Amino acid sequence: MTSRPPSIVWFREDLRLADNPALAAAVAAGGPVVCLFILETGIDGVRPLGGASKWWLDKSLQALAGSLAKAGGRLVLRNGHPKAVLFDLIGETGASSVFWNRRYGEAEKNADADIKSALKDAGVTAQSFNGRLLMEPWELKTGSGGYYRVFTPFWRALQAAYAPPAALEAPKRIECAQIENERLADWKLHPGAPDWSAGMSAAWTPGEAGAKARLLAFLEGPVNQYAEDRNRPDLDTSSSQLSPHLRFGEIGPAQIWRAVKAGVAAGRIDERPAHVFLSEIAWREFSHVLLSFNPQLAQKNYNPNFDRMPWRRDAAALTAWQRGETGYPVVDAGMRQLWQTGWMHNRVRMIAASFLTKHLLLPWQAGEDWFWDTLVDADPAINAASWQWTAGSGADAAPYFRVFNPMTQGNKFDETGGYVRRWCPELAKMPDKFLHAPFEAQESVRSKAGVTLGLSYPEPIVEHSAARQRALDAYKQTREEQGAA
DNA sequence: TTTTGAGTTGTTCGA
DNA sequence: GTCGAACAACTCAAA
Repeated sequence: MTSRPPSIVWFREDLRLADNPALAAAVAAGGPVVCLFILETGIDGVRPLGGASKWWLDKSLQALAGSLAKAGGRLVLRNGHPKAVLFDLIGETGASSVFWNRRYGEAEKNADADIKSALKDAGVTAQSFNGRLLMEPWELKTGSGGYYRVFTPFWRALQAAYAPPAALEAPKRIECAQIENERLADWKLHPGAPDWSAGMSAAWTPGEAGAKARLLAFLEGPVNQYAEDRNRPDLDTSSSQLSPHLRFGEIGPAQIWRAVKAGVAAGRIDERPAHVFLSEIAWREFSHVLLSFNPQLAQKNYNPNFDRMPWRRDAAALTAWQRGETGYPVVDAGMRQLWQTGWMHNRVRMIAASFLTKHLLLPWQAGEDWFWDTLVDADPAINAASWQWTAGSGADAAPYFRVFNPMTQGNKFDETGGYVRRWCPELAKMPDKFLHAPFEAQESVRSKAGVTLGLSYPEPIVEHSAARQRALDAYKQTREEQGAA
């Protein structure tokens, strides 16, 4: 009997065993499997993970190591430049092949291409797969051969073209080689003193099992309310909350797609909410297309007209926004939810982002940066595309005059007030009528609710209609200068 | 090549 | 309170 050489599976943004094409290929190769995660250093242009993402990665790697151990395998941890790490490991183990699932950032793509060709030159098989998207960004093209720049046609084309491949089961047994390992704790991904992660631990279960449980719970019932409730931040089940799991690949979009379609086929899930929910998955895909063809999406205006936008610089206003002290309850509630749990309801993200870019007239990059650091689901494609969309500089741009009114939005989408009361408890006793605009209440109403503006809760840092007008003028002026230029 | 229809998420004002 | 109009013009996708 001949023993086959080991294969290396390089885990990156695909921290799961089920439906993982790279892992399946390595197992199918027949020899021992070296399951590797690299804490990467030394690649130019790779953006370091934010704090919240590091926290998540730490827990997700623990979970992955646990499931591998259950299958008789082992997660190998190494840090360094991935090319050096891979060649070291090939030397140690005699591996003859390396498998991974693709990623789509510019620096990462270039690094992977370089590594692939170096491996091939060295006589090592290197094969990459799609484990992260429904379709590769370059697969869906418009009639004239370009990539889609508008969501709706993209979504139509995706529905017409996409059929999920057969699901890949998680390997039951993974034969693995014994090799030296680094300790995850030494990577210090978990925050040190102060440890700010208690709210996150309470809110999340990182890892493949947590992802699966979240999906099943959502498809069990809440999904049928999705079309009506998805804009309700006061309801815990109004969204799937799968975003961080998707971000780290603890679940893949194809698994979600299959599960939703199966639910519809079995009559458990209604067509309409299923369609609306999957369209959100498609937005994720669309963001990846945009990033793939616009590597600078997180830095540069997609629409160059916005290079003329007269953004302000105002460190105090930025800090107030970050801390949830703008004096506009729905904005502050969102920013505090973000700080405490690493996540914010999508509707509130739009309101908070609109407030930063329009009311405060601060550059969208400042908000993108903050979200990158504080969101557990911070995704290079989605975060950048969404911020640009809100600012108006993105693909499929919003009309410049769309400025969210934080009071109207609060009354409309947090109609019970449950969201603001939860995250801004100092306002809990304000009557519904003034909950989203405490500054409009009479002094006596506030004092009865125990609210003193400027003391227990901030005065509004800008006056809504003046700030709105300032933003409209700035946007209009930007366009006119463009026309005249 | 030209034309046509359409485009996630809103607000305000005045009748 | 409700409703329609105005707030712009441009780019994209496809026929």
